[in-house]
Amino acid sequence: MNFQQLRYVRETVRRNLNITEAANALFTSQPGVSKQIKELEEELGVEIFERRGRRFVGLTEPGKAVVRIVERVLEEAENLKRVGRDFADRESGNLTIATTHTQARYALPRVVADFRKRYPNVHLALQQGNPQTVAQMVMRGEADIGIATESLDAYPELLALPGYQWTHVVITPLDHPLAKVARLTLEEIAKYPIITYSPEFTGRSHINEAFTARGLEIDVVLTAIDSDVIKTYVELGLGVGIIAGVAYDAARDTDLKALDARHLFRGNTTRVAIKRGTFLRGYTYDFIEGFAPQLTRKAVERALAGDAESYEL
Amino acid sequence: MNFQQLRYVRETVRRNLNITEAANALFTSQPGVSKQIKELEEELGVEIFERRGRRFVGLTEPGKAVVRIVERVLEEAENLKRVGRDFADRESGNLTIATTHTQARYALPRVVADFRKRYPNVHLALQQGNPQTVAQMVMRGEADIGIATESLDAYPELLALPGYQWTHVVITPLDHPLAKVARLTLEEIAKYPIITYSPEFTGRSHINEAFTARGLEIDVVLTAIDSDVIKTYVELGLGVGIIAGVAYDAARDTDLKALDARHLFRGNTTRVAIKRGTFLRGYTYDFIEGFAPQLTRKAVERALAGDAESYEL
DNA sequence: TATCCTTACGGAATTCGTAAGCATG
DNA sequence: CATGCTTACGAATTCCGTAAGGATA
Repeated sequence: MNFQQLRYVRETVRRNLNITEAANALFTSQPGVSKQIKELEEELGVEIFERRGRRFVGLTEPGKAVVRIVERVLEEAENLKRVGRDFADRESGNLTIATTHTQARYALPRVVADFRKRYPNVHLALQQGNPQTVAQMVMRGEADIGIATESLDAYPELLALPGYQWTHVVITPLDHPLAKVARLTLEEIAKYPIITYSPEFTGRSHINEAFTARGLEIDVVLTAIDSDVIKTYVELGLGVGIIAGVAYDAARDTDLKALDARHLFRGNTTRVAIKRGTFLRGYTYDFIEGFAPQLTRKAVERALAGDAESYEL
Repeated sequence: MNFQQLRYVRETVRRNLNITEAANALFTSQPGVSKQIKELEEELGVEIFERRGRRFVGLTEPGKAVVRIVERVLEEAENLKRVGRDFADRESGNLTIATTHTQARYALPRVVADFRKRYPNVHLALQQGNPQTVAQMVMRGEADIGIATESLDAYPELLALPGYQWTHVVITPLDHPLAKVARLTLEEIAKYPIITYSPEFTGRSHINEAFTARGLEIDVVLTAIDSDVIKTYVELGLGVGIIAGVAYDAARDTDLKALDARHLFRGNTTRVAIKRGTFLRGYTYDFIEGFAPQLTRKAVERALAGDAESYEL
């Protein structure tokens, strides 16, 4: 058994059981992959792939178990290399952050700027997506950390640490009747067409909850994944907007008024997700702490160790 | 990077950083080990071992991280082989159970007998030890499962599932004054010398708790790890015994009287421990279920998946 | 001086790519 | 007949053991 064999198996599974594609992806010859897989099967004493004639059509029962473990072995092997890179050169490498629009646009710029100053030789990549995509990118190892408000804590493979709390604000054009109400209520808001986030995004669930809990029907005329789009349409008078508080900037959004809605909607927690069992590079801890000061290296490590072993030699 | 290198590193650590011993243990040449370790260090770009001249004197900082991950990789690799063996031949193999005297003597015989009938070709091994040893044997992979009443749930690396509940009984010679008391109390018991388990064993902690909670001093004249020893000395009139209910057998212990003490001491839970992340062979699940019927394969797998991934292909 | 790691070197084993073969849709 | 896995074989690489060298306690 060797790592090459395991890599071949993993890649073949990822490429829909097509050995030829796997071989191409790994820049090697197809017969080599075929042979190595066969040898692994012989060594383990089980067939991993179900064959119809000479074609792979699925995984056998033991194959499923094997593949699951193979993934883990290769992950740990990847961790080993990361340890090496981390200690060999703490100042350079890659850091990929999967996040949503709102975070990338409003919460992260300051953090990223500080990080760049501290680690000019780390190549930063921001990957945008909806919260589910963010979670998947982290789980697949395509991103080192994920930052989003929804759904990150729904996966046992991920550790989702609370980063910061925020509430929604209601935004209106300057002369809107809602802007003159003494104390904002859900009933008042429900009278107007509403523009807000797409269902899977940025605390949208808490918005719906609040209205339905009061038995109020709302008329959502437009949804976007993007606070800027929402603001644009509110400025045009299409309705009142409900967006994340962080996304309103009094200095720049001079055509809009923001109404405090803290008492109307449940607070939201934006979380940082990392994949359990992954070795994090030193600068990754620093990035996380830059984003949420209470998430120090110690704190993150303690959370990670929650279910892992923590022995010293 | 290959498995051989990782094995060499692990063995060297286990043999107190002595490459020569590691080479002997793995039936290979010492220069081979030396070279492979060096090559791994080069590939990872860090020194794993701290050297004074040509001698290994410790692990470097990165070395500690590396060793921890190496252990995990090799464990998973071992799991892969187990999968193979399990599917290739579900009826034979090894099963090592680490447990305490009381369990081995009173709770397990029936389970073991049934198991032997069902799996005549599985080689069973019972390893006896105190609860801490039991836990360690499971953690080190020297035993597949551990069964004990104390301390198994103190290790995050282990999953400790509740097997069965039991309470203590007080045993006395037939003509002992305590045997005539209408309703047994702690105060009554405390009047006599007591013979019971060693501190680290079989629910002993609950015994002490009960007396000290009442402010009672007890005179423990003799402790043993072994219910049979305790019974012997009680028969000799050295004192009253406090043992696990399961350890009293009315049919055989005709010289002793057992007094219900359910209302005096906290109940105890005997647990089955398995190491997280280990692949369990089919018959291991069957053994566990034989021991505690509620711990079906499904139930155990669900508990194991509690923090691991559980995806299907 | 005994222990223990490193270096050097040659033979053995493994890996890998090319070319050809064969089964499926 | 195009796609895709297997078999065969030779070249290149890697692995591993023996022998010798050097450093520490």
